[in-house]
Amino acid sequence: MSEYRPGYEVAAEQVLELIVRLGLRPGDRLPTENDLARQLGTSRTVVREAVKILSALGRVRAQKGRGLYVADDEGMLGAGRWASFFLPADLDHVYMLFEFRRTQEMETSRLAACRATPAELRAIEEAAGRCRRGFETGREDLFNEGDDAFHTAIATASHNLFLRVAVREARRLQAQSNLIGLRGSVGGHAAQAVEEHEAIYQAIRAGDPEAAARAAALHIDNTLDDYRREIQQRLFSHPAGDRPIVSGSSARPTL
Amino acid sequence: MSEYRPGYEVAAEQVLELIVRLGLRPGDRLPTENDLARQLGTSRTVVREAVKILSALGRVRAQKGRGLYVADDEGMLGAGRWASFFLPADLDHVYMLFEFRRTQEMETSRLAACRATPAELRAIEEAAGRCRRGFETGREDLFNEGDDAFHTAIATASHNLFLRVAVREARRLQAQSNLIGLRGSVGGHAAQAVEEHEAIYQAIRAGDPEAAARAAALHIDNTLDDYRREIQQRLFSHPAGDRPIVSGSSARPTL
DNA sequence: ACTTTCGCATGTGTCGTACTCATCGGCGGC
DNA sequence: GCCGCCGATGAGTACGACACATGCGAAAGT
Repeated sequence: MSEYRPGYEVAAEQVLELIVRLGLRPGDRLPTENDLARQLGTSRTVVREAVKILSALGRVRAQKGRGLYVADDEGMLGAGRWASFFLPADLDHVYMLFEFRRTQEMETSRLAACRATPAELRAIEEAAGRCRRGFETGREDLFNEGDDAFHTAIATASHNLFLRVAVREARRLQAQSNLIGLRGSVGGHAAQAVEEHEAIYQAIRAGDPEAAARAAALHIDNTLDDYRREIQQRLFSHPAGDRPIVSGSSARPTL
Repeated sequence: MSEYRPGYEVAAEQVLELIVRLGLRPGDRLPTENDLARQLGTSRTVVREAVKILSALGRVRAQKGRGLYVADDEGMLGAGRWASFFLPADLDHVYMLFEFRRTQEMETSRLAACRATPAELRAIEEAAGRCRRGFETGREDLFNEGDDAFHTAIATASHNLFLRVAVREARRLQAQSNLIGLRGSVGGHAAQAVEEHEAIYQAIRAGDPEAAARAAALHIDNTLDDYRREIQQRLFSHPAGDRPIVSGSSARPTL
């Protein structure tokens, strides 16, 4: 039996213990790799592999030429590690992703309506304005940037780190799937999206959680409809058999 | 500026790409470290550090004397083991985490009520039973294992990959904070928890989404209350100034 | 003929060393 | 007083060697 345990694994634990024992706070610098190796009675190789693990987990940040640092909150949401890699192999994945976004954005909107500070409200409004300007001037990049900033600002105003990460990751994944071939947003739905943003913003400003959640849900649902239409077109324009991304597996109770 | 990017980081991505390109499935073996080094045109050192990152992310599993394998979903359990040292820098983090779990588990319960197959229902019931047995026999490990299996089974029955990941991550983080000092669950709330599990299960079985969501929310809320009580005790038993984990920063609109 | 054991091949884990290169701070020249 | 060079620090990369876990097949023992 023996249950072998690699050294870099115990080293990783020891480094974390060390952080606690030294009372290091996020942003603080920890000993150099060589020092750690000496203190832990092991080689630099092992220390380095331990550090890689800790950095992957978002506990430690390494900077070439500077040193090792205890990761701050933002480091925790960096490196997108839920999502680390994912390509929608199946149309179901796209639906799941929308469903996920719907859940997260409903909740962030709800919370934002309760908790947004004046400054955060202004940030949301400002982002919505940028998005609208992007649409009116036909500048797609500005529209997308504003759209992203809008939802991010709401997530920030929810004052929940984890929800913010969830929203960010979901949007990142969706952007990724956009690149695969599904493009939406600036199509026919764009004008509508601008109005929906306004509705969400007003509900949050008014401090009405449920209205904000409803408005957010509607926004996501309409965006999904947009995608659906585009997928229909795709399926239609493709001769059967040469099918695109879709592998269509289990028919499921809809979304 | 230049935005320097370490080689082990790109190597990690390349390995993931390779897994996709080769169509490797969980449990499959991937090339040896030396082969990878040759294929990626780099050194074994870099490959090893990349592999450590991927193993920390739960995508790859390394076994001494055997080789590297694509992680099966349970490979994640290994990650939780040595991540056991994690301290929520702030009490707010704990609250946020509960709030996050509440959102995710409400939604998974809601969806499970709509979508659970008979087999999944049985899995949920079975896990709940194990948890109850763990409580009745006073075996804490069995209780925790059953509790985890219960929530995981519901997440699976929601048929949404992303929500499942969210639930898993949230529970993992919470487990980590438990080890620091905040211990809950098997305390006074355990008996209640068993009943709440039953209520959730019944609502899902009955196919009543909103009842399931309400039951799940209640469960989380009660668990949080349990934590609150324990934290109170902690604060009380510690002389002021020698403060424990809590660094208490911004008072915020409650949860 | 069956089982046990031994040894070898494979492949990850660990160590040491030498070097590249980004970063920072100080010293000297303009 | 400002700019730029320059050396020190410390992470990133590479290579080579060996330790040690694992699996498998062949040889030895019953």
